[in-house]
Amino acid sequence: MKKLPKISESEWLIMRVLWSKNPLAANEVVEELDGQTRWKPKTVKTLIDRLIKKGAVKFKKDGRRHMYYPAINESECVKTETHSFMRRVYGGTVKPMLAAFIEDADLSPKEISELREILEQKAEE
Amino acid sequence: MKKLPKISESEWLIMRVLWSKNPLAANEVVEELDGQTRWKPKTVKTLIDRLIKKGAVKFKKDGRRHMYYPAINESECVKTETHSFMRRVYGGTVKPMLAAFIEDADLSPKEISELREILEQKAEE
DNA sequence: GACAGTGGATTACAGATGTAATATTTTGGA
DNA sequence: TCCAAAATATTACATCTGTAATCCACTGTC
Repeated sequence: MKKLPKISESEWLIMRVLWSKNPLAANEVVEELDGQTRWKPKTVKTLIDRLIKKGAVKFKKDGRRHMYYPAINESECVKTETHSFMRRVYGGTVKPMLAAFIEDADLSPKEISELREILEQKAEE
Repeated sequence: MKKLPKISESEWLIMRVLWSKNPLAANEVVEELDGQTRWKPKTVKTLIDRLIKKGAVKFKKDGRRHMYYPAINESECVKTETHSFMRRVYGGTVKPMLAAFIEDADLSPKEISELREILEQKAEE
């Protein structure tokens, strides 16, 4: 399993765009981010460049344009980041964390009942 | 509600020590961290100083020693950090994440039933 | 009273991050 | 063919972070 680079807060936004849709040209990434941030296009480009340097993003050429795509796996990144977050903030104790998540999350009634079902399943194991 | 300062990864360790036990002298913080990190005492001191500068920690004097204690509320910090984490990594789509987590987490039966209670509470709101 | 140890205050320094601006290259169009 | 527009590449720069080391003041000890 290859080692995942460390993705900064801002870079996460870029990665999420590319995971959801790729390959994209730089200006397309900018468009996808519209509304989410107030970054100038140059800023987005810098972030993409850094992600390339870190090995998190690759590109192939399409004429003059670079088409960017993720080079690392989303769920692995999410998992790693979640783990590190849990250790940092909760010291590894899972339940209080889930409790806080549930408290904080703006869950619809439907989602709540779905989660309850998942827990029921768990309880039966 | 006052604005919470941004706590870095290393600083979180210090805060967790101080939340769990305070006030503590610098060398006591070092002792509490024993085994968790390999930081030199000077490093710990620097981190404490930064937290003071950020307004996250205060101290009172006890003779020539400074006794440090948290100046910000633990659960608020945890909540804020959790929220920012969720937005960053999951983009705010919480339910899939919670589901994956519950699946993945190694929960005891007791924890499971506690979580179910939390969800029941939520459902009633 | 001079000195070693203990704590606090100040300084260090490289790499990561946020946030771009400027410079250069390429290319389709007038 | 020469230029404006579009992309990419290079440079900028203040903060924040991680990780300490050095300097200074006070105190109990010989």
